[in-house]
Amino acid sequence: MEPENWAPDNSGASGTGHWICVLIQSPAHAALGPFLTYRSPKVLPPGTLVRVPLGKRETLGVVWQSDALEATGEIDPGRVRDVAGTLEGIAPLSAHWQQLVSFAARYYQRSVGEVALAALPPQLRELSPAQMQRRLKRPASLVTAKNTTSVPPLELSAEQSMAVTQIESQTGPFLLFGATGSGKTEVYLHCVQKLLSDDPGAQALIMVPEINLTPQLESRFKERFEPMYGEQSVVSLHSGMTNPQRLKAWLGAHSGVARIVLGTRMAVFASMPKLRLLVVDEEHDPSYKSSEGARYSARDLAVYRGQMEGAKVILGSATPSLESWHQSRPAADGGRYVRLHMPSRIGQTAALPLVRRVDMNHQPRRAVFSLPLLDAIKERVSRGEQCLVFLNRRGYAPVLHCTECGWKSECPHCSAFRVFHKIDRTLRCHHCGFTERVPRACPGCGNPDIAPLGRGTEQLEEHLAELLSDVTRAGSVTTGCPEGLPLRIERIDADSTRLKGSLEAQLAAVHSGEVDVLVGTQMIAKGHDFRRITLVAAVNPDGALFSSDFRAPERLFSLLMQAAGRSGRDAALGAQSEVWIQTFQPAHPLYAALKMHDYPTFAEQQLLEREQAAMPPFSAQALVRAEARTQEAAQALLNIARTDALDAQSGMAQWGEDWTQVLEQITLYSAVPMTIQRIANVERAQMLIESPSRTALQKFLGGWQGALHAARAAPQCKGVVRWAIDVDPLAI
DNA sequence: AGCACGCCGACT
DNA sequence: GTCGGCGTGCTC
Repeated sequence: MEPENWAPDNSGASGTGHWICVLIQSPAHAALGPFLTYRSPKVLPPGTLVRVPLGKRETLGVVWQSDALEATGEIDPGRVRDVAGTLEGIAPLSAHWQQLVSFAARYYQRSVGEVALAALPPQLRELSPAQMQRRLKRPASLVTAKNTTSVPPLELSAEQSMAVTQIESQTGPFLLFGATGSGKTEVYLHCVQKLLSDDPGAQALIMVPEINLTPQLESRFKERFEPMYGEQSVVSLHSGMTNPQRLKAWLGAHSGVARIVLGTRMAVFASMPKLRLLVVDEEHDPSYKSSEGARYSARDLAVYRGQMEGAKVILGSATPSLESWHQSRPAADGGRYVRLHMPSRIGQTAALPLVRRVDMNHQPRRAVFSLPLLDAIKERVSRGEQCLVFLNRRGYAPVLHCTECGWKSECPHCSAFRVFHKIDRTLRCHHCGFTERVPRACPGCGNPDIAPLGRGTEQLEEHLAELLSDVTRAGSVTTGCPEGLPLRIERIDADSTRLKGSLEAQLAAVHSGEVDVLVGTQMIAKGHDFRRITLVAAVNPDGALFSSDFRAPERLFSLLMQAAGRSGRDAALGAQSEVWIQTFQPAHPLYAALKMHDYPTFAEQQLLEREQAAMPPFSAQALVRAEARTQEAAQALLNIARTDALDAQSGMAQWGEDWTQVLEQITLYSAVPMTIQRIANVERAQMLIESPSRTALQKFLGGWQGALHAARAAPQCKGVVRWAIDVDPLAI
């Protein structure tokens, strides 16, 4: 075909209309370019939402910058189809939003189309034009500031007002390092309030790690701001909402009617035309890292977005991630964040809980509860105080085994044991969901004596009920509870809260004082404000001390610190609250730092170790994970692509002249099976890539993607299901 | 990613 | 004789 026949016409001069670039939802390695070309009768600015024909269907697309058209313009004009129409009534997405999406796609090695379309509410894709019009015509009853007086802001403590002043006078980003109970939320509220009253139209984005935490945050923000800015001024954005709710909230943010957006990690992509403040609460929380699709870190993207849009960014935590801690070291040491410290708890209970370590080496062998802990729990509950017992493992026992032949409750589909759930007498695989009734006798040898090994929350609950059977409740004037009733022990974990609303019901029972002892997983360590709990116990936290995951200590410290934060929040109880750690390593520096509530010492010690071992944040990492029918195929994909990358000759030809320089800064480890090698009959392997330079790693991954894709065609890779790159992985 | 087409096993 | 398994291939 003659070149002139298919030269792109993006001048708009011809009668055939304008050629425009459109993003659609498609993975990076589909045989589609980064975008598709369509024709439109009129110029459509980038960011416009359009409906486009694609094969036999019609799909949602986003108009993108067309400056790359000529570069990829080798397309037959006969195949260019017309845009079906625009989504009338929805303003184009802003240039800032487009830049955020482009950056995220590039950094996390995904296609722009995939990131852009995933960042939009699903109903935008599903609704027909007519439905959409109906949806838009139902206009958010326009912002009518109600006349009710707003809840007056609380008086700030000296530390809080110091933080607020600094946030107002400096650019940031800020790391708000505040103890649990130091009143970080009140600082956020003040900053938002100041922003909204100073800057008409300004918007703020507040993120929390978990859906569970949005309701209490939402009520606090609504109570404070709805009276002044109207009913639509505060919206939430998280995956627990229905699609219509999500669309409504999204439109509110996009139109600027919503001044405050609260949400989980997905909210970092909310379209907010006048975003001026971003808050990432509990910034250390691993939930901010997405683990499927584009594996983005909402915290890192929030920092990027804030800097790009000229909005302030506040990262808040009592135990910041080591990455953020490192960034907030003095500027002389390369720190880029401003660290704001709020060490004190608000209110009369200024005292932090007393941390006690129980040396389990000196306790009866196999004891679940040490005697001193048991006595302490008895004493607390008999006084009418509440206790929280924490164990990060649900079910009754992590494995069943036969005492005769050694059979264990392995999952037939995964390389993992099925967990014994006594409550419904099942064996459940926590990875693939495979569930069976517990066999009457050993499936291996017929021996009827099969026994649980290890313990989970169900067993703890049962065991505790026995141990405390001789203790009765203290009477209570406030709850009207008569004296002498048996204790109530409640378990809260993913199993007990499966049904919608049950978490709320269980929490309510704790708050009303009906519950004396609460047993649970990390679910209860996060965020919830239990006012009457005065004792928190970690029954068996040692596991993380010797984990192969270099981030395990960091997570443990944070979890225990958060659990500690659950206790002693009610000043009226007056009693000294306590945190008990049962451990075989009482002298471990992690526990020593915890006892002193000394995160900085712990962090500095961890950072020193990380620096010596050249680990993050002193190096950049990426992980490629492959899934296949056989372990060999999964590893073959990774190893073939690796060999290809290391061949500098072919690399230079394929990926450019500076490939050798890039390679010099890259370490490619060999493919290894993942910790859980097989899940749901799919074999998994991974390969770690490391570099002292983030940029070099980016360049490498960008060039290498093609090789990974090509490797799939190799005969050894037959049976490969899929593969994915995880940039800045949290677990290796 | 969808959604087709396309060639081999158990059923109305 | 069909219904349907998911293995390649295409979508501007």
